[in-house]
Amino acid sequence: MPELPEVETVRRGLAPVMEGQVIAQAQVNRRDLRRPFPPGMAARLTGQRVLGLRRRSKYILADLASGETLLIHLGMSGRMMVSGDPLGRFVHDHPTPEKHDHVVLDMANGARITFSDPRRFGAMDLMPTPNAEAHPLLARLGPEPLGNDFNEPYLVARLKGRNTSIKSALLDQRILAGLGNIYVCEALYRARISPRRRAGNISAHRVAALVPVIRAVLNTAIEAGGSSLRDFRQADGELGYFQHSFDVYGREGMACHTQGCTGRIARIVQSGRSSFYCPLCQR
DNA sequence: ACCATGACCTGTAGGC
DNA sequence: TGCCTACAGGTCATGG
Repeated sequence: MPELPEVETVRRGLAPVMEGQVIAQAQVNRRDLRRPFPPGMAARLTGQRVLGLRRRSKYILADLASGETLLIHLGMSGRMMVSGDPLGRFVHDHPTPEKHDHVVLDMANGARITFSDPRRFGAMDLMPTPNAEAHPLLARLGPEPLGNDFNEPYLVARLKGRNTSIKSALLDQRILAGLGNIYVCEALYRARISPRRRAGNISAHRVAALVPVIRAVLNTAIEAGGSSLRDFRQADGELGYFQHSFDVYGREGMACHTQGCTGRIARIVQSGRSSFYCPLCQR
């Protein structure tokens, strides 16, 4: 499910009910997802004050007063749902627990955060806060697309000599951390670059032009509350609405949005994932 | 080092 | 209704 804009949307939804608040009770309903939960996770969360919620790539990091940081990844189908907020921002009563509700955090302020993930590709882990960036899941991530370390010279240098497609290269989290299938497709459309092009075979000025395009797509999607296709909900249960702004993703066979272009959006499979693009105006 | 592929899971939609 | 296949926002281990 969630790429950077969706994860950032969830983080922003959780912040008002979690930051500065105490986890009165943590309930962990199974010992693992794809990877095991850390030993004693419920006990290590219970009673802890949440100092702040950060995001790194598609990971949410909750810094705890104990000196540990809770790492959360939503995988493909993960959700963090808030219910029962006493301030009334979140209208829902606590929902009936469901089959795939794996972790429930009851905050001292009355809010409940339920982590559900049917496919179980998500993850949670705990590590000492000072070593958070060294966590195996974070250590090899590339720069944040919205940060200063991601810039034109960097991307040109990283793609130079690469024989793989630009689509695969932009999905590689070691090059750039946070894009997924939707936003790579959308960014390549806006940059008029075919997803089939070899990454190392695109002129430097076209690669450089991708940098502001990627930033713009992500920022616009964050402002829209992310994209809701099947599973994604904001933490308050609302839908994101960036899916209405897609130019190519999921639009196979439909007309290209570019003025004067008569093309229809095509779908091809690259490294096992669907790529959507206009064969006429993306080169 | 690089690159492609399968594996990990469940749910849903569509064809017959 | 039921069975089968394809497909889904992500990552990781494994091979060539």
